Amino acid sequence: MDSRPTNSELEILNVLWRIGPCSVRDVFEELNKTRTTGYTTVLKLMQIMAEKGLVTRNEQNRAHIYAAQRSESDTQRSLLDDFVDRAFGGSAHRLALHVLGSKKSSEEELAEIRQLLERLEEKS
Amino acid sequence: MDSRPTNSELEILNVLWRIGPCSVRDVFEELNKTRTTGYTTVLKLMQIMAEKGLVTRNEQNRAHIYAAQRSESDTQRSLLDDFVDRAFGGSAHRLALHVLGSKKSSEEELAEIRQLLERLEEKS
DNA sequence: TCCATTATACGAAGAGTTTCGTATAATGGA
DNA sequence: TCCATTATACGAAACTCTTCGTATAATGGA
Repeated sequence: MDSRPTNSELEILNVLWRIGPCSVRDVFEELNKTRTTGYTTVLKLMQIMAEKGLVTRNEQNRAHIYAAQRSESDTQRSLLDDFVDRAFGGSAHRLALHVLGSKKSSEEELAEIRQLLERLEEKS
Repeated sequence: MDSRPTNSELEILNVLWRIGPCSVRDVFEELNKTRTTGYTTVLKLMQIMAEKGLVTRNEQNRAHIYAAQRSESDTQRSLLDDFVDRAFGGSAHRLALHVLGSKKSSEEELAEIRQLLERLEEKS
C-alpha cells in the first residue's frame, strides 16, 4: 500500500513537484524536453500511479488534473531509508561521508551542512 | 557491461563483502538468517551475476567459490550517483542534509563528518 | 452539423527480475 | 560398491515495469 515509486514514476513525480498539479499533456511535454516518450505511455503510468495512490486525480474537467500525493521531501525520506539499507547496510553516516567526499559542494552548501552539524552537536 | 546490481543482487553482494569469497550455500544460509529464500534461487542469481561480471567464480572445487568483482565502496559510489540523480535531482548536498537531519548519528560519526568538512573547506 | 483534434480507457507485448522444479553429476560414508 | 547427500545447469513460470496501439468519447471551430 505504501508502494515506493519506480524510476519512471519518480520522473513524473518530479515534474508534478516542480510545476504543481497539471494534466497528462503538461507532464508529457515537460518530459519530452529531456527525452522522447509517447503520450499514452505517460498517461498509462499516471493512471497506474493514481491506482497506487501515488497521485491524486481531479476529474472535473475533460483533461484530468493530477497532483503528487506525498510531498517531495516525504518521498525522499522514504527512498533514502530504503537506499541506506540496501546500499549502505543501514549506515547513514557512511552514506553522508560518501556524498561529501565524492561530490563537489559549493561554499554555501558546505556552510549549510556545517550549520546543521552544529545544531546536531548542541542537541547531544 | 557496467550493469548496476538489482536489489536481490545487491543483497548477495552485501554478503560477499561482509564474509568474503564463499560458496552459494554460504550465501544461502546467510540470507536465510533474515528472510526465506530457496537454494536454487540464490544459485541462479549468482550464476547470472557471474555472467554479468558482478562476481567472479573459482571452479576449482565442486562447490564454486564466488567473490564480488567490484569493491563495496566502488559500487556504492555508482549507486549513489544514480540515486542522487533520480531522487534528489542531482543535488548531493540536499541528500547529505537529508541524511544528517533525519538519521541519528553518534558523536563519533558527527566528529568524523566535521573532520571531513574541515578538510573540504581547506581545499577551497 | 461535421470533422479534426485531443482526451481517457484498456489490453497486451516485450524486457527484466525473481522464483523454483527438475535433471544430472560429483562425493563420501556405510 | 551403493546410495543419500549436495553440487551445478537449465528452463520456464510468475511478476513487475515500460511501452505503445487501438478504441472510444468529448470538444470546438469551420
